[in-house]
Amino acid sequence: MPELPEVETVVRDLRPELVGRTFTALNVGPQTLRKPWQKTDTPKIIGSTIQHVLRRGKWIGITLSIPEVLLVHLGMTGQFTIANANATVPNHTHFVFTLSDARELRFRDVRRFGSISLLNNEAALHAFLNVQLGPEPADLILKDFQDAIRASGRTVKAILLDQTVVAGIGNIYADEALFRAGLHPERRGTKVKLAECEQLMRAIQEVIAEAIERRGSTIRDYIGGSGLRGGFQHALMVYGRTSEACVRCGTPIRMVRVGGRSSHFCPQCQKPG
DNA sequence: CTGTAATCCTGCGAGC
DNA sequence: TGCTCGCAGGATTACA
Repeated sequence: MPELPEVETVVRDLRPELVGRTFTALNVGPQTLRKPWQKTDTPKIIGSTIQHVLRRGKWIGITLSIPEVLLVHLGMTGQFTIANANATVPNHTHFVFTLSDARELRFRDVRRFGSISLLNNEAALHAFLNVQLGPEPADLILKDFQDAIRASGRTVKAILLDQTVVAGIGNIYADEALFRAGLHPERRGTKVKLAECEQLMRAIQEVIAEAIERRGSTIRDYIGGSGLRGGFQHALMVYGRTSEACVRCGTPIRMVRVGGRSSHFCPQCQKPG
């Protein structure tokens, strides 16, 4: 999926186009997403005006002039874009929201791992997000992060993918952060030193910030809210670079499966410890 | 507490 | 050209 930097890019693209606009119509396709959309929700949102577009982790929240709130997840292949109403609607488009300026907000998702649902109110949104998610990378507190890592016997790779430890990291940025911190993906949390936790936290914060600056990584399907691709894929140092030379030492990058996910690392720069 | 595998889906590239 | 296989940015669940 789009991970934090990609979702942030979508939100930044959509926000100025959506805030203040009103939904004048909504068409929902027949195929279900991860969370089924209730038909009774459609008339609720028609006529409502968009107030805020926010991101938490990989989730998008859209608050409206009614109590209900839209909650969106892009899954693996979700695309959430603004388009002119006369532009061709691509296949796998499951939601088309018509806006008061005669443009459309479209949700396209080939693999249908994403979701759009309506929550009763903003309190329910924040309750949901706070249960599902740990802190944003930028808000990490070193002591808490160290405690979370070192209390777990899981691999650091699995810990980084755990959204309750830190929100928004996925497979790409987990691998990139571990490379920057010099940590082997299969290192156990209990075996990570305090100073290494600090390096890892900084690595996460840096790689996420840099990726946001470059509008995220377009590896396959990802596009921003304006339809533009990302550029950070060119700055990736290990992800998708199996067998290529490590940018730091020249050793071929290796790929192993950790916790069912492919993990890319430099066997020279990232020691198991 | 762990890890592993399966599940939800479609599409694409590699290899034969 | 066409087939099968494996793999893909996520998250959840069942089971060992």
